[in-house]
Amino acid sequence: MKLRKEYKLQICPTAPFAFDPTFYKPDHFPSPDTHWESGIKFQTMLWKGKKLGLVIENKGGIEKPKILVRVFSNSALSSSYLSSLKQELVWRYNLDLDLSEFYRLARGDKELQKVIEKMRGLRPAHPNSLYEYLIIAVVLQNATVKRSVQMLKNLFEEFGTLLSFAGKTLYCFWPPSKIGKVREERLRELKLGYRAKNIKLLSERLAKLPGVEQRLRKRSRAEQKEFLLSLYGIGPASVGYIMFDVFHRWDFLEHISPWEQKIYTKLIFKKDYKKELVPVSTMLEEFQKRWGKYKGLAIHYFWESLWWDFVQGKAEWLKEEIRM
DNA sequence: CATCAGGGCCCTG
DNA sequence: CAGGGCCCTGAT
Repeated sequence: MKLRKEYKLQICPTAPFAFDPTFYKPDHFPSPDTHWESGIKFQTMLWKGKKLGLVIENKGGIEKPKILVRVFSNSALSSSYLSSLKQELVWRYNLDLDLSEFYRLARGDKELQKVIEKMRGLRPAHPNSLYEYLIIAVVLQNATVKRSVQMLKNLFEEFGTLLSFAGKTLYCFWPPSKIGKVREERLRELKLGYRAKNIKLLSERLAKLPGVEQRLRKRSRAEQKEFLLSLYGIGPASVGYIMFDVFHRWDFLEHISPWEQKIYTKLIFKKDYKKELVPVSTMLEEFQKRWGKYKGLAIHYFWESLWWDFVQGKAEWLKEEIRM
């Protein structure tokens, strides 16, 4: 589907703002609904039932941030629709985040301070909706990255829509209702294995709860967590990612999986993870003590810094731990 | 060829 | 609360 209508939005994020590390997370596996180049991000978005193509461009600097969003659609978009879209982008990419308190507290922590200097203006961000993130979380479970990429690709080819805009062609996510109606066997043909059941049940449940993401944003941390855990196929590991990325709980860090434990042993505790692993309980206590309500955010800074090193060839040791 | 574990989660005992 | 089973794939 070629998107011919074009609209423009301008957004001025809070300063300091770093475009590339906010719009490109090298640790998120490649997904055929987004494409990044330095200073420019292409993505699709299913927003209020309309399939959009977005081109997000950096038009400012770290201290004077400015973003231009070109919105492509095949139907006319009202100004109220566009302003709701703008609000949603500000939310998903945390463009109004005030980092000053976090940076101030970090002054007492040399290691964190170093990372912040390098990644200044970085903010957590995730392009997808809650439902879309749940799908991603399920294909991540108990699989290597390569297999996760394959499963998501199969889902897009079966249920997504190809959108062409601004010289790019990317898949757009489907609404939950589209899979809610499908038989589990059809999903199994997409090599999802036992995850087929989870994806079907998640889609059915979310299809029955329109607007649930917006409502949950206003709920407490405990209520959000409880809802997520009530979803079939969503457990502590997935909840950890979603509480941080989707609900922006910068303090949330309750679960560390074995591969993450290895990496933190080296990255934060400066120990050889092949000789000894720092216990998860020790890690959680230490993070709480050092960074308190910003512990998730602090880890995000360390983590993204490491991954940017990795994509620039400066952290080769990571390669054998991530099994791309 | 067979076997096994992988960026979990559910269910059972 | 520990442990088995689950789909599929690639590594050994």
